[in-house]
Amino acid sequence: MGNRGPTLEDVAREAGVSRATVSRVVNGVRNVAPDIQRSVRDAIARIGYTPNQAARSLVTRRTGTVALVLSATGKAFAARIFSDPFFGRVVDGVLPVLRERGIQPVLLVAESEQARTQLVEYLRQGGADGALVVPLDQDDPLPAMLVAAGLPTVLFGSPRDGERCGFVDLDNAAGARLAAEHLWATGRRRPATIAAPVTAPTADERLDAFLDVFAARGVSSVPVVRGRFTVDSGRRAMARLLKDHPETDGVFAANDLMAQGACQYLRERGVAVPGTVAVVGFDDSVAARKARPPLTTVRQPVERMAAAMAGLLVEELDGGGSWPASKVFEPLLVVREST
Amino acid sequence: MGNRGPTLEDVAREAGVSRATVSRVVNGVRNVAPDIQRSVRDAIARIGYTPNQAARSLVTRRTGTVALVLSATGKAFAARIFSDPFFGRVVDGVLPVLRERGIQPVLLVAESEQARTQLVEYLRQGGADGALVVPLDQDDPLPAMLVAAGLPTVLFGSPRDGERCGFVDLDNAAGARLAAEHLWATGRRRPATIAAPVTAPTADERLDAFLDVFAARGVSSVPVVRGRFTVDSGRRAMARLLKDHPETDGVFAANDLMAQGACQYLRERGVAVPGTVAVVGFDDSVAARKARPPLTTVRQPVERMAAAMAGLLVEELDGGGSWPASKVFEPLLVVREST
DNA sequence: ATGAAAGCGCTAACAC
DNA sequence: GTGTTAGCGCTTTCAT
Repeated sequence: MGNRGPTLEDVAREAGVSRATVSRVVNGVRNVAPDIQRSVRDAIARIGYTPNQAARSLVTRRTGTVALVLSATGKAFAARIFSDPFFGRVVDGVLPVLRERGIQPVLLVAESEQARTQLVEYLRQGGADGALVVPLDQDDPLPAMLVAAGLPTVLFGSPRDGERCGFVDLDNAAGARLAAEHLWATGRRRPATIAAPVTAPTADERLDAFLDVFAARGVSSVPVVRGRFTVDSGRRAMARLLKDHPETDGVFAANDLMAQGACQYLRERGVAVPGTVAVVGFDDSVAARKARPPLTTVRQPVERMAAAMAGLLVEELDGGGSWPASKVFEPLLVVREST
Repeated sequence: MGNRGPTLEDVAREAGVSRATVSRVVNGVRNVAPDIQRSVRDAIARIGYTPNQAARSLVTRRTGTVALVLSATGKAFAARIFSDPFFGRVVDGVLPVLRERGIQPVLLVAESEQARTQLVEYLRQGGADGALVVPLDQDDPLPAMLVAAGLPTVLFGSPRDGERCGFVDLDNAAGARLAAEHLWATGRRRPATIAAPVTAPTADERLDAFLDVFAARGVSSVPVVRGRFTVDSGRRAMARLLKDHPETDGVFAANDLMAQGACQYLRERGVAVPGTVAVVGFDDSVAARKARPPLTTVRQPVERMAAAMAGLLVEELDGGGSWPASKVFEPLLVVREST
């Protein structure tokens, strides 16, 4: 748009100094006499000057912006993201870290192949200084694309082999073990699990670790039903489980939403929770506390992980230490009333 | 970062033409001989050229970007947004319209006073060509700030007097009337309503219209409890209502989430829905269909409204017709099993 | 401590 | 059709 605002030049003329001096004041560089600083600031206020970011980026090769990218391959994409508290927690964790440093956070969504290409192009062209990526699918090509484009990138979840980018992750196997051992310790011998979709980044880790614990104790056949991380899919999974394996006495769900759905279904069918069937969730999101009964769950410190993710990227952008950097968090079992 | 990639100049040299010609090819301008076009494209591919957006914006005064802004004043901001299907629907509606035109959609969240200022500054400096704003609070200062900054802006919901910007809106009063008349027509004479937070943009419209319908039919005292647009607040509101006004036989909630909460609570207390109490929601989000029982609700075509919002902005950016433009949508009653 | 001047990479007149 | 050239608004040496 012909948004022809006042320029540095205008300010300089108004204040009776050179462009360079105005630039120094605007960028808070020292070596400017206090009185000149004042008169420049006055001039800026008077004529309502705002620096032009494009001109600035052109020379600094910086945008002062970081992208938080949500990427998935399914459909009704946004509707999916905007009904899972998980992503809100990520955003809540990232924002303060970026704000504090005066970095503008922009959320980008990559809901299709086309969108992904467009997005990488946008970022390559200087849309942001770096990217924080939350991949919803294990085989998401976006991280690799970003790395190939030379963009500093940090992932939520471990990168696949060869992807040279930073990441934060949870020890998912340890989390699943926590759940399994708790069920065992509270006497459950007929466990079942509502697993993540096969495509989810964390799916195998959580499932395998859960099965291992029981296998090691002689329980080798554990029913597995896949859910889709939604309350509804949790209900349906539980229905299947109850029908095919009525002897089940403990259920581990790969997230709280599905655990909540399982509880709902059980209670509606008159099955006592935790009396007859114990339920363990994963994440410790708000859903866990609001569920009936409040869920025993494996806590994933999503906000802290997200903050760390942003921290790693910022460090890298500041030309910090070793790269790629990463950080793995430990889960914690939170026992409430569903077990 | 020192992302010193190849420039137009490099491509020009490689292809043995001038910068201008390369520019023409890149921007799809006619008047370039086919064979030259080919050799330029080859050169681009060969050396992996990407146009520098900053340099481009500097001269065109365009970014090829539109911001979708979610603005609110509360806390646990993102957690709130990312658990209400409403915002996902807005995003789903906006994305295709923008993508189709090659415009990069960026989501911006304004969760605090500081964030709002930072955001306006960012946009003024050329962060995006225009803004689509979804205000969560009636007295949100952001729209006015954006307009004042001279940024083409379209709102979801009507602007307050004097805000010179485009908007889309639903005829909220008509929606509430639909609900009220339906309750009346199905014999409910002791209605109550779970209203939106006083701060919500749509709060008064929906509430007043609902009360008016019953007042006109001689029912002048209708209990009102405020919710917060969440399932949980719906439960709590229903609890209050049931305690203070056990004679209630019909409830109108200002969104589906609260209606869902109301249903949950009623059924847990052994109150039949719709047998004893009828419940009407608002929005017709996924929550309405998934609720038990499936909700009768007032349909708000959020995706279509969002698409229209994007359309209005794009038109304005293309230097289209009259400005500010706007579009108001009509609600529709969807009768399911809760009434 | 301040100013002059050289670009950053691109588009858009304007010539040819 | 294609090339030449003049900026877009800013930062950043380099002088002074």
